[in-house]
Amino acid sequence: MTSSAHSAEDKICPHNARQNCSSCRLSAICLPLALAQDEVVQLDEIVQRGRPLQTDELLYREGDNFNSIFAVRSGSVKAYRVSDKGEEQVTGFYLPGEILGMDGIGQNRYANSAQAMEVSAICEIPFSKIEDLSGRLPNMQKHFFKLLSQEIVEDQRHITLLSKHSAEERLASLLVSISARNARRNLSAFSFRLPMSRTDIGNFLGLTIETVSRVFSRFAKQGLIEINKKEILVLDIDALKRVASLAN
Amino acid sequence: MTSSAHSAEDKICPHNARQNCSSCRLSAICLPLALAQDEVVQLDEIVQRGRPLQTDELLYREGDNFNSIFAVRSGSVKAYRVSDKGEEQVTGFYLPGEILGMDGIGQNRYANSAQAMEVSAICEIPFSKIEDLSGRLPNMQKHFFKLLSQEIVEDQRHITLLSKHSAEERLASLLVSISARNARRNLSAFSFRLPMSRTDIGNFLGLTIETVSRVFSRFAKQGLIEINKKEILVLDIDALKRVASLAN
DNA sequence: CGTTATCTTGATAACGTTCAATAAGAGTGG
DNA sequence: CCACTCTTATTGAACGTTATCAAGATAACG
Repeated sequence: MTSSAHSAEDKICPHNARQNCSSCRLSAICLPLALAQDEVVQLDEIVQRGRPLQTDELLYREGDNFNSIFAVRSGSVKAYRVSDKGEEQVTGFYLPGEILGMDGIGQNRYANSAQAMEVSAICEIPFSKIEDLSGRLPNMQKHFFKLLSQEIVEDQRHITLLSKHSAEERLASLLVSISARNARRNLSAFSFRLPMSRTDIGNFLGLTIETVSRVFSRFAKQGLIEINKKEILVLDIDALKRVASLAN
Repeated sequence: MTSSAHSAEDKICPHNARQNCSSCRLSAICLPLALAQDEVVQLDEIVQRGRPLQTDELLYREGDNFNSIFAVRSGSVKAYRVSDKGEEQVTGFYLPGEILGMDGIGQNRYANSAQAMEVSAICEIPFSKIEDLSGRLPNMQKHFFKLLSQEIVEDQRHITLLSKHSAEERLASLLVSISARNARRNLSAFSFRLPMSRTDIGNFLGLTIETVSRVFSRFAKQGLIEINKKEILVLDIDALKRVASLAN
């Protein structure tokens, strides 16, 4: 088995397009708790489920016309933007149940490119439909306001991380985050495979690949984790959290 | 006159509570272009205009119950959050016409504290009223989705700035940003007063106060700007933009 | 007019980058 | 199946940008 991170979802169907929100095991993460049963059905009708994305395939490009937001059903996606300086900046990693593309609403163009880091199944939700639904269902409107707001808070957390925290704190913070997000999907919080490369991690954390590698080695030497390429075994989550200073 | 940045607004009324959105000269920035006249009136009815905030007075605290978002009518406000590490991070500066507090929607608590950097007049807009209005007026809903999304894009821009750009690039970028935001308010793009302290600038840009000071001096020596404490005279905006690498 | 805040400038040091070499896989073709 | 290349990751040494420490200078304020 190459990927422990998928086992739970894969039991049922890896990247199957035949799915609906009501039966999706990720709905607890993806959907508003406040949505009534019949509201979920209405949402379900507008969700499009295409063929899986292959590794490195682009879901959308920075500058593309914005039409839809996307939910990751399986696999994982990174978002990145290119500054005028030509520097690429990874702005987020999206795991199953998480939603991306909302940065496109403001300018009617995506502000990021989104790329699959492995074979991934994606739900596409046309935004015009969301606007319609939100106009009719207050719970739906509330949910999307909240989603957008939470992304703001996430990004501000990340600003703090980049601005005020050391390389060790940043990396520990990422590991704790991924661990927690795995736990939320009922996967192991202590044994998982990082879907992203060292380059992507460094880019996301504002570090070079060399620093990422060194800090990983240091963590391993200190007995906090065991590393085997992308496979991570967390030996001391509390220590990791301490290093992260619960650095949010 | 202590502040050139205020002259245009102050002609009419500095921090007057007797105002409405239809006549407010900032509405072009603050309000959706798409709003019809009668829709503006409806918005106007829910906007609360309190007494002005004094310098350093808090508009809200991180963790406070979220009820309203706020628009700056005059003066300026900074937002900052405290990480678990105890580090304070300035997440944004808000100038007249700009809206803050939207980070509170997601968790029903503000994720930042907001503090006036000078005497400031603020419009308070109860969020529940916005939700009501948005349910009835599609333009209003669209506007707030856009506002939230734009804040996300702004924050991601800032992430890139912190992650990939040098001290000079960061500071040039801030100066260019403030210059542009002044121009949008029909104030001078080349002569203005920075409402924030060096400490706040450094904190916002992920730099120490000493580095901020040094870079300012370097810019002055290079003939890009003239500095007199907080008063800035931009001598070569194109050079500044070049230094910023249009670093967004 | 003295006291406190804030800002500027200099000297030193640290953290992370850069440059460089090596290692370990993954994929390909003979 | 092994040799080959190409990519990705690891490790070391030297350097550089920015932080830290420290001292003055300037402005703000009672």
